[in-house]
Amino acid sequence: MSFTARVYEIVKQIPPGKVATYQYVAALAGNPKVARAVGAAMRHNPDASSIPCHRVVAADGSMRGYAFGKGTSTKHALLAKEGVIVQNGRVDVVRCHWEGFVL
DNA sequence: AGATTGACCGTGT
DNA sequence: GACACGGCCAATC
Repeated sequence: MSFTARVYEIVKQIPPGKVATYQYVAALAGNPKVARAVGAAMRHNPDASSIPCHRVVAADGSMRGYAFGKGTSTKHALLAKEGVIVQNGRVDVVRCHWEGFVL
């Protein structure tokens, strides 16, 4: 089980209306410092149908990029549609941050 | 196997 | 508040 594989599995567990930071996903994957690797994995997203990479945002809730649609714009729209509170181009991390497998 | 890059993060100016 | 720099680790060339 490679690191990216774990990342995918974790991201797939993110429920609608919630978001997780790259750092958080990386932490669940095993290393909190490999947030960049998480982003790289999302970029080469092998299963866009199953992996909601749009629910993964930066630590401050801002969006860095998106490999589909119009980029961050599509990501923004998707998040807003899912019920995530998005304001000023940033998601409300305080309210919509996914707490992980434990609630 | 070695070097470079990156959908990052934190701190300093 | 915006911009610059460093570090960290995995992925890619």
